[in-house]
Amino acid sequence: MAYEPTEHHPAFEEYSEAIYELAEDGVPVIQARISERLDVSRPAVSEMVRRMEREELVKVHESGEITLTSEGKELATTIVRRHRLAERFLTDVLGLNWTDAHSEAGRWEHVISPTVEEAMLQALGDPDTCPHGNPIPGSNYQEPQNAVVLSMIDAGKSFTVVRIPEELEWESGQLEFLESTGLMPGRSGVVHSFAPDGTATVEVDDNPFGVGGPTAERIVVTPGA
Amino acid sequence: MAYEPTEHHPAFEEYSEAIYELAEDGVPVIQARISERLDVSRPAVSEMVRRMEREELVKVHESGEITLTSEGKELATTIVRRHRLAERFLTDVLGLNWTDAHSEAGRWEHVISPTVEEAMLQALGDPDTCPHGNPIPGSNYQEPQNAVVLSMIDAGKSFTVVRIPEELEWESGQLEFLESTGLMPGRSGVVHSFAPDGTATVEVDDNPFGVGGPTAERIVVTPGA
DNA sequence: TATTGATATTAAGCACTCTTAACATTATGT
DNA sequence: ACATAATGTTAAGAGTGCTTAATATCAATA
Repeated sequence: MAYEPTEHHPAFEEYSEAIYELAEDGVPVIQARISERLDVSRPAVSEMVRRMEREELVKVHESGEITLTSEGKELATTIVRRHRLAERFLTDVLGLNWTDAHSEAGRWEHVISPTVEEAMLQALGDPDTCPHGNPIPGSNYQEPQNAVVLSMIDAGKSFTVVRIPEELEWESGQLEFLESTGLMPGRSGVVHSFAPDGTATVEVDDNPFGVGGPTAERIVVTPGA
Repeated sequence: MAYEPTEHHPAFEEYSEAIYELAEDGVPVIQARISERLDVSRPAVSEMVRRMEREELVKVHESGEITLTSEGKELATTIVRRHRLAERFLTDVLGLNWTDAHSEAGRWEHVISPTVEEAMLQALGDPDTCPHGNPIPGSNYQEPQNAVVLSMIDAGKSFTVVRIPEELEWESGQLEFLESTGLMPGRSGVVHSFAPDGTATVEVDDNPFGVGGPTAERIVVTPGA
């Protein structure tokens, strides 16, 4: 065997990844959030967290807050890196759409070897982000200084999409919607207005459409076209 | 989810594949062979075969011979197709060597979706075989009429490699050896001699080397350069 | 203050896949 | 025909990761 099958269980990989991405999204990392993100029961999370603590992948603080140890962080960044690299590869090389690429990458992340990772990086020319704009750990990506969320853009002003946080990728139909409207990293649009409930009406490619409040509060953009 | 996670357990996939390939290699398909090929205990195979029979994936004959049902065959060909397609992709597109491609494909075969399969076929231009020359199920591959095993070639005569059966890919170091000597599908060589124990001395690319008897009895070639 | 809501844990159990040890059966060869 | 080898099965058990039901804890709020 050229590739030593991971010494960490697939479940450990999933949980580490979830913890990493919750933190990345600014969500408090507690068991209840992991339970929701992974769609498993709370007792299952409770048990896994205990095991991961025993294996020194995570540390549970008195507050209940969960953080990755250095070993856990290494595992997490490896999985996240493979996930985002795979997404990039699947869209750019194989022509998959966002939705298919996302779910496929969710499985690929667990089977990609260092050799393949290297080959993909090479083939893609060391990309900085996944197709949704999220940084590939290990790349030299720098978030623009003036990045804000879409809901912070004043009505009438233009914006340029920076990234769609992982949290949104999880919502069923969301990626399909965003891709179809063209609300993608690098693309620009204009905010027309905000409804009282926070819903934004934006225009991209001469196409106006509504973006729900919670969604608008998460999409990262820079002001200006 | 665009891709319905397989309704068959990974173990069923592994076992179906093993059964398919044993038959392809002309090895009698009995539990003991599966046990060896998958490197699991015989009781484990006994239990899995019982379960696969219950699920109507295989039929166990009075003789102990195991055959795939039509449903089992469909599962097996799907996995084998994905495995060989992945190998082709990994060598041709990502530049992996035979050994790495083989072990990587052993994991990829379980996570590739129909969408990606389609995209890979497209990218590769509907290949007929894996890098080792074995047919990709569903392609219109036809084994040459005059195909024989290497050990059937008379000393002094030339030959052209057709394929390296799956059975050999399993032997540790074998793929590395074959690739390094250039004993690959499409390449030609000359048989110098046979030792009493069946070991063949062949020459490929002006490089003479020995090929063990059992190996020579499995490599499929056609006579002539 | 008493209730509600969110959170975590314990307990019991299940599905899957594997192991070793022991035994039973079948084939083969001399 | 009998010993040996090969093959298959039973039994007991383990690890992983999940479930539901019930319980415990704690904070916020009516």
